[in-house]
Amino acid sequence: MAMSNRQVALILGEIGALLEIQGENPFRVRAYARAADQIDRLAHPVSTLSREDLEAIPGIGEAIAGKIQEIMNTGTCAELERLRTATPSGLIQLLDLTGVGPKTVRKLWMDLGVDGIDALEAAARNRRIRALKGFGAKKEGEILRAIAEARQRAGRMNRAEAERLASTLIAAIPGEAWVAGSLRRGRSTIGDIDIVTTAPPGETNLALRRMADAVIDEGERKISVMIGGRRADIRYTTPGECGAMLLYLTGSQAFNIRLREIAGRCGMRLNEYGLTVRDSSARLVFATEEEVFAALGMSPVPPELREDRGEIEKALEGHLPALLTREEIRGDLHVHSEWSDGVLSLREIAAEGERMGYEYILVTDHAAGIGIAHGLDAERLEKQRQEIRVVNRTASCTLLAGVEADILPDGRLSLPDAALEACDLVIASVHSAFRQDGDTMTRRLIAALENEHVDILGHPTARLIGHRPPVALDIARVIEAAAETETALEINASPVRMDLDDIYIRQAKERGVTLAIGTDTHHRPEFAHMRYGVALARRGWCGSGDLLNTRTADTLLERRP
DNA sequence: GCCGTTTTCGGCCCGACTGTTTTCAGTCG
Repeated sequence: MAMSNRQVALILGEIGALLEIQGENPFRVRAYARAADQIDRLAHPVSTLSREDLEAIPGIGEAIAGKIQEIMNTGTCAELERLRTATPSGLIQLLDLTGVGPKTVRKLWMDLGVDGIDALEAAARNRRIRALKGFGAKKEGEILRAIAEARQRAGRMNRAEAERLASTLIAAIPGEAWVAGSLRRGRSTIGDIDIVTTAPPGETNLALRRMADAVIDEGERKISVMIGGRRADIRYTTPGECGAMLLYLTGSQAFNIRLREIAGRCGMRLNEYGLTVRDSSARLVFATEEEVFAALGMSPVPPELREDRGEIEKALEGHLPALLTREEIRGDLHVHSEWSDGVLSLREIAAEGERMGYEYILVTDHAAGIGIAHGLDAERLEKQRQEIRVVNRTASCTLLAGVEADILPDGRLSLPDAALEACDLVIASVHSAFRQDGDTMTRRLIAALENEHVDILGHPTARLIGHRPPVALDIARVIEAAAETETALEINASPVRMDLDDIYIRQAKERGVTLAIGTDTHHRPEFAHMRYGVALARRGWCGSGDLLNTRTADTLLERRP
């Protein structure tokens, strides 16, 4: 079995971390971290790439391409084995401690023989760290706190959690404040909360200090706090300089680095306060991000695209794609009613669709099959269709009669073809046997795609953020099958699913596959999750033409033979 | 280690804050 991209990325990351602890050239360290990141986000299995393909990836050159091939062939590489012999492996996790970096780890290891987190804790408790040159009692306390924090650290937040936390913070800030960071970029999961504000620093620091569990650092220009086990960074700015600050704090980091390089090539220096002309030291400030982009000779890059995945080149050429907008969405393509495991009646769903400004909603209750409560068999599906016709007589938002059928472990569906054929549109999804090996799961999904009655593959990887990992899958083969069978792939907008991931959405779009946003609503407030799906589609570079949701109901129904 | 319409060698984004310092190194985003 070939190594997965994730496995190769982890090894490259380990080499980078060990080099860093060894005190290697920081740029060499960064090269490994960047290469690991690139491999991790490839849509194709790295095992299918030639030497040439590898070296064509930005940030991967001759040396690292060679190491990747060595890793693919042997499961490791000579450089890694050399580093592992020279460096205790327990040191790597010390790098994850807040306030502990490579220089600190190296000193603790060389001077105190610390080889892991337990040894570090013992050294701190025995007050041996404060004796080191350049260290003190405060640093020792900081390390103990960092160890405690790391042991109870939660994973990344889903978007709904992150939005709630951001709202709490913004409500406490005495002035105007805006969300930045990965939350603003529309990412599926959020590590920390970033906020830009024009509120007065002194007063705001006091307010945030009161509500925070701990203050990481605090000054006239920023405050960083821990709240509910999460980190929040707040940066202060003025209305006149807000553009550069919002740009900086929105990131991504890779995007910022590229932008600053571009400024450098124009003879300018870009920071979070504005642009400085190198020769004259003249300072330019910007009230909006658009003005910063204009000064750099670029089209404004939407936050969802700011990942250094080709958008910068497009913006310099003035050829950024027109991205999907919420206003272009005509309907929700995945909603459950009280007929299966939802709570809303069909009439309530139609009313909610009207309130959302939708032309239609695709009702997709679970089909009877594996143990989902109240799944519909062919007979109840027919009864539901009759009731949908009744509701549609008076509703301005049309209900489409769909179903969410299970893809059984062998790739067959949980409803007979005749029952599927009677539906307006059919979603097919995996709800069982999540642990099949990659090849079996891939063939299972492709079998479902090849069923002529299936219109949409629901939540393709079946992941639940924080609860269940994505199924093993050769996503490139699934995308290829979706293209060949002209089946849509779902963008599931539930904040715990966010499935597909943005890189695969983009891969699918580029292969000509249509995407379908569904909220997977079971309760009324979940209709609002559509915005997460739109953000995800935008992160996948989708325009209105790439989505089923932007088509009229009549056009959708034409998909049926 | 990567990379190049100013370079195949010499750069590699830029600034805030803290702790242990008498001017700065380390960490972080």
